[in-house]
Amino acid sequence: MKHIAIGENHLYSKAYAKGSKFVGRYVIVYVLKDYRAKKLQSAHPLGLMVNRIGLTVSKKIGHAVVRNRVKRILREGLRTVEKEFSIKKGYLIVLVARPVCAGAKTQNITSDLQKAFKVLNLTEI
RNA sequence: GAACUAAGUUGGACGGUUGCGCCAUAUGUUGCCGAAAGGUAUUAUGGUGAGGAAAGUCCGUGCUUCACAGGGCAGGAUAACUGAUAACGUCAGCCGAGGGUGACCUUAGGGAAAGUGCAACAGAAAAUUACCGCAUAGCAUAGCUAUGUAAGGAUGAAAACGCGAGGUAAGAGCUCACGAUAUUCUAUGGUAACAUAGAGUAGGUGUAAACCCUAUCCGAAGCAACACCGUAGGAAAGGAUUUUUGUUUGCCCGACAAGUCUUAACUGCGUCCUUUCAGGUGGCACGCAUUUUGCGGAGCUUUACGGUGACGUAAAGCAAAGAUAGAUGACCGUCUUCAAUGACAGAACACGGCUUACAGACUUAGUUUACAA
RNA sequence: GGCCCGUUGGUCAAGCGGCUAAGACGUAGCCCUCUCAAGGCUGAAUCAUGGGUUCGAUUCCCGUACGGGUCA
Repeated sequence: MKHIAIGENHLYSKAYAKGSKFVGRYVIVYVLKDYRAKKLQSAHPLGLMVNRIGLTVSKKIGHAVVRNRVKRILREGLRTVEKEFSIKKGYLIVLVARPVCAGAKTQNITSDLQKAFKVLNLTEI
């Protein structure tokens, strides 16, 4: 499953301001209903609802190599979580990495994300 | 064995499962997004996918746009000599100076006798100087004045070459011997800087990473450059206001008959104000032409030759990162290893250098010293 | 990615190569007062960092670190 990245800065600030939020040990997750989801669905070739994903990895966490690694790990964590549970579509999801992420492992982050999605009621039964 | 010096290499390998970017081929859809230009898709196969510094952005180039008759001023950069190079502030060799017992290392290393400035404090004086001194003469006497002098004292980072003899009223490179320095000429060696020897001359402090002078070089800005396409009037945030629809009583306020109302919050639309933001493609990944293949690119590797060396010439072979919220991941196994989970670290138009960061391992050449033989 | 600028007590900062480095606010101590305030006196600086030039560097030159600005 490919992810569409959030490009616009205002969407991030909207998510921070209005989205529901879960604070984990490694990641902070913001979720907001995507009012453009229908448009994106029609744009999608298979007509699927898609979540838009934003990754925030600030310069505090480390230099470029570390930041890239954190982004990859976050993506990998999302993938594994999506395999295990089917997640509701049509949302903006922003993942903010905390400074602990620099030395984190994939398992830590996946477990964090699982908790987050359960708490935020994004998992479909 | 110990302590070092210089130069260089490497920066894990293989396999499995599961994912990502780009390219090619086949398949597949004429749909969706957008004002338009334009963008985008499924699956399969194959190929390919981050470093020695990709970093800092300190130099030099290509490339692009603007400017440009020619010359000058201003401004900036560089500074022994000879070479290498597309070019350089880089590199090589070599000379001088300094450091180290040594291998070797460091060195912005033109001009202070073109001019200007500065040299705190101390000291008489910081560049045509005289406080104490040392002499001579006069006054007439605990000394003072004038002249000469710069050996000695004292100050300082720095005080007019060192030392001995002659010389003198006292002294002084004033003269001489020996020595040091600067500079000119000659000879020898070297392409040259320069070195060595001889002869002459000089004693005019330091500072040019102070202004400056001399010689040489430099038009300016940068891929967010620039070229082409498109030209709607957009997007977001905050505030105000009007009207209206719906949702929720979890929190807050009020009312009562206690589950309803009012209010509030959230949300959508319209209008006004303020602020912020601004489209796409190429450039851009080896290129061009093409049937093979050829040509081009300061491209890479190996070999041969030339050169002390930087490097050059020739031949053969190899060529494929090219993203744009930004691809190389994750999880395992085996092997080498003290250790690889664990060094520094992520291409963004490209190249040549410099600088800085760097775990561990390895190679080559060499020095000093101790012990043993 | 490119191009620029800065760094001086806790904060804002001045500083013509010659220091014991101005000043303001704050702060610590002391004095004054019955007490507080105001006032007075005193203290606290690796001049970001490593080299170089110079007799001497906060100042001049080079490198590094950190911070900031800017581009369409």
